[in-house]
This record gives sequence, structure tokens and C-alpha cells, in this order.
Amino acid sequence: MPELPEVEVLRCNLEPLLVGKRISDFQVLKPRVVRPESPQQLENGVAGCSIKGVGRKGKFLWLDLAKARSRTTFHLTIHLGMTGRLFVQDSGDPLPGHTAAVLGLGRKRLVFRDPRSFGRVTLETDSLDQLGVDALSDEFLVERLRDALAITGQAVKVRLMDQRHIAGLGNIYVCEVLHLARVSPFEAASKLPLGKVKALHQAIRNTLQKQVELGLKLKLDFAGEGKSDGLFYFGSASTQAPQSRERFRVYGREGEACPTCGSKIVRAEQSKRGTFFCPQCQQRE
DNA sequence: AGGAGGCCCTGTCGGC
DNA sequence: TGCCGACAGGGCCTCC
Repeated sequence: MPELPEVEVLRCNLEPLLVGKRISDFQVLKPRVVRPESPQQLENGVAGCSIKGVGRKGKFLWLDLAKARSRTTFHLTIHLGMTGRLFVQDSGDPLPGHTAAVLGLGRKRLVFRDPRSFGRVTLETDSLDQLGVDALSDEFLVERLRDALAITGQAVKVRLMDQRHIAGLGNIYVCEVLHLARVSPFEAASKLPLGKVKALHQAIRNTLQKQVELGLKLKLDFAGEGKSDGLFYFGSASTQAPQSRERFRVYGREGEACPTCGSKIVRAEQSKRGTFFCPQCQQRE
């Protein structure tokens, strides 16, 4: 599942391929991904536009578009959902299975492939407007985290995953940063002492930053024809040797030894999502 | 209004 | 071996 680091790495990869290109046409194969707009609305909205930039906030990605002879730009917002992939290919190449939408760029095209159709491509900006501070941006300070965790009685893990407060953390990285900061996922968010808030802030920044740097170094298979090798959502390109599976500290490791203390990692459930944690390292206050 | 829970969707995996 | 049900979980919607 792509979270902030994966989306940022994808953004960096796409930017040089897309900026300056003109959109010749827009084709929707899975109307669900453009909901609630119609394929026709999207086509009318973007055809003939040129791409001025590629942006990101949280797990949302967007293309800055401008109509011909216009200086004003607007967003074509894209969310990868659970299984979305976005990549550039030659226009002559066959479209892969589960292609949801295609942006024609002359000799090339931008393909959005999404087997589970949880992703979205849209011109509306409501989803973007409702996002909280991006977890990698300079505005994400300790104070912002403290404010996001204040007042509510929600468990800290549930709160961290609420994109309206902090944007970018999904189930995987939330488990990872809570373990790194030695915070119980069940701790009431507002009860977290300042020291732990600081540790959590540090863990979030370090973990996401490190993962982005790693992703930028690797040769990745954005098209997703190859198998993910478990290291990164996109998987390695075939030209690169598979990476070791040493990736997550606790996520998906139920029953395995905690990398810090050796205790068995436990899986629990919060808001219908799996939570992986070490009951020894991550005790409630 | 904030929070909880259901729904969407299909590849993968475990069990029989 | 093969089939089938359970599971995974982003965001979004509805209800309380």
C-alpha cells in the first residue's frame, strides 16, 4: 500500500517525464476511479492542457495543469488507493490489465492502473483541502503534532491515521513509528506526555525521510509488471538485484521477535485495521 | 460535530 | 490438486 514515501518517490520519478508535456486526450476505462465526476467531464477538463508541475500532499498526488494560452493552473488530483500504479509508457505498447485511466501525451502516455479500483483521479479539490499538515513538510513541527493529538480521547494510532490532522501516515508506517518511539498504539492521544510526543515526531520524520531517500536510490518497477520484492511498494526493477526482506520492524511480523527486545510481536485490531506492536517496548503510560 | 462503523474491490493465502 | 471463503485496508459515506 503506497503511503507518503512511496508517493513522494513516485512524484520525483514522474516530474521530469511529465513537466512540459501536453495532454492530447484522456481515456477512462474504469469510471469508478473518476467518481463522482463523469469520464466526459474529465476529458473536457484536461484535454489540450499542458503539465506545469507534479505536486504531492500526504498520499495525494496532483498534476498542475494549464489550458492553452492560460497562466492559471489547476489540479488533476490522483490517489493511488491500495493498489494504484502510475507510469509512463510508449503509446504503442499494450495497456496492462486493470488499466483505469490513460492520459495521452503524444508518443507517450501516462497510465493509471488500479486492480482494486480504490484509487481516484479527479478535478475536484475537496479531498486535498481537507488534508492536515503533510508529515514531511517544514510546517510539521512538534507543536503541530501535539495539537493534533490534543483534546481527543481516540487512541494515538487511530488519530495518527486521520489524514485531516496529519497527512501521509498509513497503517504500515504508523505501526513502525509507534514502535520506534516506544509508544503504545492504544494510548489515549491526549494523554501522551510531551517527551513521547517529541519522540514520536522524531520517529515520523526520520522514518519517512529515510524511506524516501532509500526509494530514490533504488531502481523501481513503477509499471508493476514484476513482483514486489517486499522492500518497497513498487518492487525492484528487473535490472536490479532483489533487496533483502529486512524492511519493517513490526508490521506484518506477528509472532516474530521484536528487533529491540526480542519479545514476540503481537497483532491486535483497531478500527478494523491490523495493529502490530511489541507489548514489552510499547507500554501504556 | 466528532467519532465509529460499513462499504467498495480483487489478488492472495490458508484450510479443507 | 483445486476450490472457496476469509482477509487486506485507503478514503468516503452514513448514522449516532
